[in-house]
Formats: sequence, structure tokens, C-alpha cells
Amino acid sequence: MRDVAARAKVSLKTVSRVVNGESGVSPRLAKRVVAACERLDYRHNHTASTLRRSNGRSATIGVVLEDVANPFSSALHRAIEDVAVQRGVLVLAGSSDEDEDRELKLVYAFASRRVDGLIIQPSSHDHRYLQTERKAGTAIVFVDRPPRSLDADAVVTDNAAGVRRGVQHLVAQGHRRIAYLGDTHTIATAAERHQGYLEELAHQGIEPDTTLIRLDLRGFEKAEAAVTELLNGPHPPTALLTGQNLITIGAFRALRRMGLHRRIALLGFDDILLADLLEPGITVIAQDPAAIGLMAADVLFRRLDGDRSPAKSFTVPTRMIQRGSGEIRP
Amino acid sequence: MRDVAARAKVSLKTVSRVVNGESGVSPRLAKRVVAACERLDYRHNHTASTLRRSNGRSATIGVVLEDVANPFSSALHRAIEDVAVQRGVLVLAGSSDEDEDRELKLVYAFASRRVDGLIIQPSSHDHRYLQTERKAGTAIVFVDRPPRSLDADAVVTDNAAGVRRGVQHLVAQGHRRIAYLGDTHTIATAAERHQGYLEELAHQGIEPDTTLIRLDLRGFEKAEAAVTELLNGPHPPTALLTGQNLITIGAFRALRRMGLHRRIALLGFDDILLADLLEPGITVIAQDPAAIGLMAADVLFRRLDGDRSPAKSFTVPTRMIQRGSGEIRP
DNA sequence: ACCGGGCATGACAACGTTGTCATAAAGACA
DNA sequence: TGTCTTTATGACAACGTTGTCATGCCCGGT
Repeated sequence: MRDVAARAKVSLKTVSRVVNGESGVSPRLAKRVVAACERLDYRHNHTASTLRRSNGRSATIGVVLEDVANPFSSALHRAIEDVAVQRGVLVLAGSSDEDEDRELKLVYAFASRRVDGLIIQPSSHDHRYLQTERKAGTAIVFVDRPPRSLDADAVVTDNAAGVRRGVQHLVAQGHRRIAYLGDTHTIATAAERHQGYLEELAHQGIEPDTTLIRLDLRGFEKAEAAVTELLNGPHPPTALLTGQNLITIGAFRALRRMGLHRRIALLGFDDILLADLLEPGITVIAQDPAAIGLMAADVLFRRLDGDRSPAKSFTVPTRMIQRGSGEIRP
Repeated sequence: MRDVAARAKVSLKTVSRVVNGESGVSPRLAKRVVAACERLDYRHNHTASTLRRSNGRSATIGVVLEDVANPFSSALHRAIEDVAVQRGVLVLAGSSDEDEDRELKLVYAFASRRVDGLIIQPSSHDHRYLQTERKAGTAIVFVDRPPRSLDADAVVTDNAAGVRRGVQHLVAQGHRRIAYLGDTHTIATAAERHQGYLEELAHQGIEPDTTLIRLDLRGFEKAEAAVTELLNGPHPPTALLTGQNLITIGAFRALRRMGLHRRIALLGFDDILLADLLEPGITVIAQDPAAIGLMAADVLFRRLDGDRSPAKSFTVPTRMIQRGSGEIRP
């Protein structure tokens, strides 16, 4: 910048004014400055500018996802990015891998870069550590799962309602023995889905059979094994409700291997790419990660624009997509 | 930091020393400083530190992907992140959507944040604009596609060899009429794949039939239409070789709709999630985005560690995964 | 007791910018 | 013509750090 100023024979401040598009610079000087910038390949140093500027905004936000390569997380990421680019804001992204410690380290790394806001798909079970960041003025929004022990905005899927809708659908097809296969129950979303299942069974007047409930299934292998065991048992279910992507895939694998994929109903929570090309197509309760990400980013930027209203939790509805597997009758 | 220094009754410099873990601070003072940091919730300002430090490294890299939510790109992203975290480096990610202008804007936005390095999955057809950044000391590595008009490191899939392998496989099954369905031919990878197809046909002594070649198919609808048309034509192919993910899906859809999925062979370039659960499973030439991302990040950090050797292009091999659709005989 | 060397500590400037304020030049008005 | 206002420009300090160098202290050797 000093070099540019020298070449254009103006002061540093005038260069700053031109670079920032401030008014009140004569066209003659502005032209000279622009020419010098181009000649010297000058690139504005946004970080130094942030340091000095009064609002201190870095025009960068940090996003902590479960895994940037996971379809759900990356759809969130993309939706957030789309809102951010409109404001010239860049996105730092990181994967927590469902690990509290990695989440913490990412947040601190983001904080030390002075991000303006954080969007967190949380793994941690206690978010009090974020109070400091918030006091420092960082906007914080949770996605997919609510915060714990921290009063902050959140945008989540209506898990219980979605699962209840799924149970209803299976009951409407005539099923009474509906198995539930769920993820690690310490994950908030998994707990809500399990809860929704129990509630709707009760609402339908069906006594829950604990032998039909399998929780803490991480990865499709465990799900596949659990389904195999269930169907080989003395009182097998006539329908399977799976609480997560990989579990749905594991269940489908098991059904296929046993040749039962046209006899046992399967209804999965969360959509799967290509689910419509399988035989039968897999009926799912689809979440809407794009809508969640968009809304989260909107809330974040509203906070950055000065919204001081009490923290709020937004619920995004699910959508049932019938493709065949959920319409199999007992 | 000033407040911390005041509370610990030491100079700014001593706080700096403690925060950066420099040696030569008496344990007594160090303890006081740490206590003051905790009491005041002090967070180190990494950006200010970068501004002053001699190496000027921001410990941040920028990654330009086609789309952070696309499975291939996000696998790259994740692999890069895994290498970066080991060095305490954060990743800024953005989507170019195959648009030159967005690529450029992202690169400039990253550059103004003074990233140490850039990893680019390019959309642009002329990368001379990056010369300035490189002169400024930014390390640059291209992934998936080679740079144009710029001498820079690149890590790419061996597209031609992969497709040739696929053609070989189909010929070995007895096919002679092998259709090729490709993406927009201005995309470097698409061109290489098309080229590989032609080369291997020649090598096998098969005269290419131009009616069996369909290029510039963007999105699965176009692919589905093209396949339908081919198979309804006077001299239909006995095998389909598809040059990209969505084209493979479109082709599979068409085959299924026409009831030909067990009669016409299908071999796709690039793996598809759940391809093994389809009927028949789809045989593919799989790329290895994790390996590409890992290698690209390795090369980038080697450059940042001072490697000044001439720019090099690395080629990552493909792997054929036989699942049934490619083993159908004519 | 004196000197030299090593070690802990701090004062100060600088990194690349922008906010604040002063100043010079130009135009408006009586 | 002289004074007042407006406008363009620049000098300087400051943002939160760290590199450089100076200072003062303690210790061991003579």
C-alpha cells in the first residue's frame, strides 16, 4: 500500500479511501491510484484492515460440522455458504467427527481467527464453554441438534413429529409389529426419534415390544447384524423403522441378503441418494438440510446485524417420500 | 493482552512469550500470566499475530471446490482437512459451481485474507491470474483437473487409463458396440475420458461408430434421454460406458425404464454411493478422491515448507469395481 | 571485591491498515 | 476584496501482536 501511494504520489490514506470505495476522492487521483494498484499487483490485506476497522468484523464465519464429507453435513455447509457469499463472507469449515474435543479445538481455532459467527452441528454435551465467545460478540447458531446448558439459537429438524408420521404410515398399512433401530442414544436427535416412535405407538394403542427395539447401532454393519437377528427371532417384526441413514442401508442389506426385501416393510429416517433406484425404492422421512442451513445462516446474520431478541429454536418439518418399501403390507 | 499484562504485573512481551510457549520465562511469572489469561478469558488474536510475525503465515489455506456438497468434492475437502489439522491449519472452503467468475472471486477473497496456500479444483480455462498470488508466496496446487497456462503442481485422476481399462473389460466380455456418454467436453477430465475411449477402441481394432458417441450431457435427464434414443435406434449398442456420475445414473434409469438393465452392459466412470445395492450392482471405474486430496495437501505443505523444485503433476490411478452391470455379455 | 557472562524481563517499534483530526485549496457570498 | 463554508487531502495514532535490542540481576571465577 505504501508502494502504491508512492507511485500514485498520494498519501496512504487516499489509497485506503480508493480501495474501500469511499467518496470524496477526486477522479484524477482515484484514477492514478487504481493504475498504481494494478501496476504493482496490489492486494488489499483484509486481515490488517479488520484489525484497525472500528467494527472489527473479519467477514468470516466458522462452521463446525460432524463431517464435511457426510451428505447431510455438506448440504448444510453449502446452504450456509450460499447465504454467506451474498454478504461477501467466507466460511471456515471443520469436522468434529462426533468428538467433543475436536469440536472444542475447532471452535477455539476459529475464535482465535476472530470469526464473526459460528454455526455448530454439536457433538459436545455441554456448551458453557461458548459463553466467553458470545460475550466477546461472536454470534452462535446451532444446527441439527440443540445446545446444552447454553441459551442460543438453534435450527433443528422436527425429529419426533417425523418419526410419528412414519409410524402412522406403517400402522395405516396394517403393521402392528414395527421394529425400531436407532443410533447412539446420547445423540440428541437419536433420542428424539426414539421418543417419537414410543409416543406414536402409545397414541395408536400399540403396546411397545422391547424385543423390537434396538438402539446404539453405529454404522451399517451393526444395523445389518441387528436386523438379521430380529428377523431370525421367534416373533419377527413385519416392518422396520430405521432412525438414521447408515442404519437404513444396513437394514436394506440384511433384507436383501435374506430375500425379505419385498415382504418386510422398511421406512428410513433421512433421505438416501439413489434410494429411488433400489428395488423396492426406499420410503423415507426426508430431512431438509438445505432449508436448515439456509435458516441457520439467516439467523446468524440477523444476529450480526444487531438482533438482540431472546434466543429462539426453529423447527424444520420433514417430508415423507413414498417409494415402495414403506408401502409393503404385512 | 494489555489487561492480562496489567493483572499479572508483567510486560506485554512476557505475556506474548507465555502465550506462544517460548522458553526463558520464570515459572513464577508464567503461572501468574496463565492465571490472568484464564481469569480474563483472554483469547489469543491469531490474525494480529500473523500481521506482526516474521513468517507472516496465517495458518489458513483456501480450497476452491466445484461444490462443497458434491460427494467427490467433499471427499477431497475432508482429506485436505485431515492433513491440515495435523499442522494446526484451518481450511476456508468455497464452491465455484463450474463458473470461472466465482472461482476468481473466491481466490481473490482468499488472497485478501492472506491464506498460506490454495488448493483449486479448477473451473477456469486460464490460470494466469494466479501468477500474482504465487509471486506473493502463496502455494498453489490443482486437484482433479490440471491448470491452464500456469506452471503449477497438480494431482489428477488417470482418466484416460481408467476409461481404457473399462473399454478393455467390456471388450473382454465380448462387446464390440460400446456406446460412450460424456460430459461437457470443455471440461478437461471429460475430454481425457473421451480420448481414452477412442484410444482403446483403436487399440482393440474396433472402428468407432460416431452414432454411439454422445457428448455434452449435463445432468442425468439429458443422459437418460440420450440412452433412450440410442437404444431405440436402428443399431443399438450392447454396452454403455458413461463418463460421469450423473450420466451413469441417467443411463441406469433409462435401462430400468426400458427393462434392459439385465441385457445391456453398463460401466460407469466414478463410483456411486449404494451402487452395490442396485440390481444389478453397477460396475464402475472408481476414482479415489481421498487419495487425491491427501496427496494435494501433502504437496501444498511441502511447498510451504520450502520445496522449490519444478512444478509436478501427480496421477492417481483408478480402480475397477465389478458389481454385475459391467459383466453382462452381449 | 571486581569482572564477565548468562539469563530474565521490559521498552519500543513495526506489521498493514483505517479513524480522527488538521490543513490547504477552492468556491460562495456580501 | 475579504471572510466563511465546503471539499479534498494528508499526518498521525492506533488496532493486537511480536522482533529487536537494552537493561538489570545473579552467579561463578579470580
